[in-house]
Amino acid sequence: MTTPGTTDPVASAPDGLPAQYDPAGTEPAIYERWLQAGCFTADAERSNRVGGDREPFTIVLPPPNVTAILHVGHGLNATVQDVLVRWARMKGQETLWLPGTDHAGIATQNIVERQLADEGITRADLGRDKFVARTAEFVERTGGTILRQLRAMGASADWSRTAYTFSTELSGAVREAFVRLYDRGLIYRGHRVIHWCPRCLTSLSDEEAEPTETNGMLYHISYPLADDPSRSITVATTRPETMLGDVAVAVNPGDERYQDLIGKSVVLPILDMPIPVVADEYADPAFGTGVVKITPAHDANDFEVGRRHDLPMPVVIDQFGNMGEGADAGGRVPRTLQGMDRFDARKKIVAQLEAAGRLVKKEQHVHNVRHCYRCDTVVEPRLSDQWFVRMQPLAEPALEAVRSGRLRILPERHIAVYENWLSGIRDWNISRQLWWGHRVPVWYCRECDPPNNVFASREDLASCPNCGCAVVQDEDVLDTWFSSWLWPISTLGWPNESATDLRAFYPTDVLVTAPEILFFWVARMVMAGYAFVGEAPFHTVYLHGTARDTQGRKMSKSLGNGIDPLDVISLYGADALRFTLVAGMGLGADVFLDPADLEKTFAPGRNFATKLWNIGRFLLTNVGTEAARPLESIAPEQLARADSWILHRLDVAIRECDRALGPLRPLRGNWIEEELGAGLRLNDYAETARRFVWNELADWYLEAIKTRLITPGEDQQVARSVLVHVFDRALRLLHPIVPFVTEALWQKLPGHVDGTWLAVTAWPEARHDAHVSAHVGQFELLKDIVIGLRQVRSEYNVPPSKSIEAFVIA
RNA sequence: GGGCGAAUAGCUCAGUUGGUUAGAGCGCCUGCCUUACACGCAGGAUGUCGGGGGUUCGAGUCCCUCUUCGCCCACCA
Repeated sequence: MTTPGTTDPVASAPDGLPAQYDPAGTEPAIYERWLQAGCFTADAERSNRVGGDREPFTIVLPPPNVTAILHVGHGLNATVQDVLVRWARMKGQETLWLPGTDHAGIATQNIVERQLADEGITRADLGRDKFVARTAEFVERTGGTILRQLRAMGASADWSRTAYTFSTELSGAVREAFVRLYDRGLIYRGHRVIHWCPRCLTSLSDEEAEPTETNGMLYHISYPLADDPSRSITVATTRPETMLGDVAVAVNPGDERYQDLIGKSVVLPILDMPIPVVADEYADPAFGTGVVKITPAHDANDFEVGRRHDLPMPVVIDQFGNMGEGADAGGRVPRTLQGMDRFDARKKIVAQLEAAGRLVKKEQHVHNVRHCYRCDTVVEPRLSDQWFVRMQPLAEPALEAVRSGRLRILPERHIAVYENWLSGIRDWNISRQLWWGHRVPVWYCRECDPPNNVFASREDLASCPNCGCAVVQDEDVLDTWFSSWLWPISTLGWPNESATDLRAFYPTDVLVTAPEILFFWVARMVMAGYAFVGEAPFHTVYLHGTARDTQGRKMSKSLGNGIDPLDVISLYGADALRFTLVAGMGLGADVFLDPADLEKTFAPGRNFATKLWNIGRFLLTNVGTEAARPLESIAPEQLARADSWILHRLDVAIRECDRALGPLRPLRGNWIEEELGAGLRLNDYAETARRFVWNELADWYLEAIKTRLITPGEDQQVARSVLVHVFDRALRLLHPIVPFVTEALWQKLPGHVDGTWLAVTAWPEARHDAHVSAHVGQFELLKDIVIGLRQVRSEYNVPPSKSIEAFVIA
């Protein structure tokens, strides 16, 4: 017998199992063996799409950001995928789970900048090249840790294909995508109001600027008429400081109250500057006074109004969020305000208005203020030059994919959200004023005249293709999601369209992720799939819930309420972690975990792994290590009632597990109505398998055959045969959820062949219907009688030690 | 302002097309260290399925309405 700590789970001819399962001493060794055996390495040649003999099944791992090590939320994500992948593998699919990491542009840059700040320096001190080198170093470390964590969780990913969004290969894909879209006229340089983070000093996409409901003030300010100071009109604003950039006030063209004012001028308070009254549909007569001030450089809507009326667009807030003379400001920012923080300036301007008698009133006002999704700073709408992707043409096929059933999203309620976003889609700002990321592959010639001085190029340009003069590359980098949206194609070899992996494994099958990146990532991947390869990247999107603490708060590093998967693994094992997560997770439902009580939280998984272990011990001590007779060699009439019953229950369990997991893919290309919501009920699958093993196999069958197992003779062999068969199938059924303990036990099953692995063994089939006989009903009856007896015993306080004489039914 | 979702045992949640005594885990109570397992075994308690109305032979399950939470989207300054 081996002792804990030195357990070799794969040792041949063991004479028993340690009394206590030791996951920490067992799991790493098993994982190592799987790797050595190449269990997780996909063979592209075997995909039937390139002439092989198997259906491919592919999942690409949503690449974790390299900013931090994983928390239990990632564990949830990885577990779901690993369950599906292991299941598919056992079902004989050529299975590829492609792992990797994301360079996470803005997020990573922020972290490294913070590190630098601790050292008292800034990125400017370091310079671009050194800063990028330093960040790459940081990423190297964190990325490695993340991949180790995934392995500890048992992730059966194909590490030989590990990808990274900022690798040379994937950077090539990014350039290719950019240039193709540019050539198709779908990428353009735009001068418009974008979301600007004054902390990160970069623009953000609409999705990266998160609206937060805020209690603010609505200030009503009166602007006197230029030609009749006795009259005035009142505008309402939540941001008085932007009035320095006002170039007009707008009224609705149909608003009778202001017909006579259209075309006249009003005087902008503080600056004492005349600005026109324009008529524009944007002004809503029903809101406030029906008059709206127009600040084109600091409000996206005002920008549109400004464009329609050909108004100037003075920028009065600088990149740091301070009041300042930007483009076209023309002396609009008074000296006393210059350089002042925008919120301080707001107070000061309000005070000035009050003093001048221009502040009519102020009232509480709840409105949405957008914050940077990486540093939470209030975002400043700001006029600037950025690169955009024209999204509408890309969105069409992505919408059609869902409508036609090519793509399904689970839970189905997210479909409406997806469609809604895509049908109202706005252009995507993809340039970031950062250093960490893919540099915009555009070069400018100083000599040539616009528009012939701009070149998007796959290769670095040294000189102007037109005149041969020196060129300079755009300083900006691309939004990190511009590399992520290519993930399913770039990791498989695109843009090399003849890449074996791409042909063998694309389109992939299921995408597993959290709903919060449905727009950031999922929808855009669908668009990229169609735009670059002409096919959706997957047929199923599975959106799982969020890991929360007992107060319902999302687990996060900043709140300090996270759970490190490695802590759970070292205490109770990866299986305990996985089982608990899977069992506790309804489709799309959040999972609640208590970081303060890991033992209680993960007890379901730990207890179940232990139960399995003990069944294994029972089996080994009672059956020994000699191979049992194959079940096929047992004649049906040799089976006892209990045998028939457990074989029947096994079939039921297999069928229920299959149904809970659902079809691997749509049976006929597209999903049909009846298939749309089918499958991926991992908790149902876990519960069914648990019930079978615990409440049927252990509680009844094992108890029923104890005597037969120790009574030499023909019937002993039958019981052994059935027991070994059923436990073998139970281990197969459970392997995707609890891979380690099932593999450890399977390796010791009587008759196990050295060098074979449960991880790549066939998924069980329900095929013992022949055994469904009168036996099954008889055993059920027996069960009921036993339960009844126990109830009576308990009711009348009959001690367990007292037996009932000569009560024989069987 | 639109859209969506959720309210079921003390807690976290299952309950697919409406059909026999509403389930699981954890917790709780009682009795058991019965040589696989006390991370266990046996037995047990607990739900007017958010409120109200309706459809139906029959509703946790369908319809209406109200209440309370949550999420997403939106240019109402």
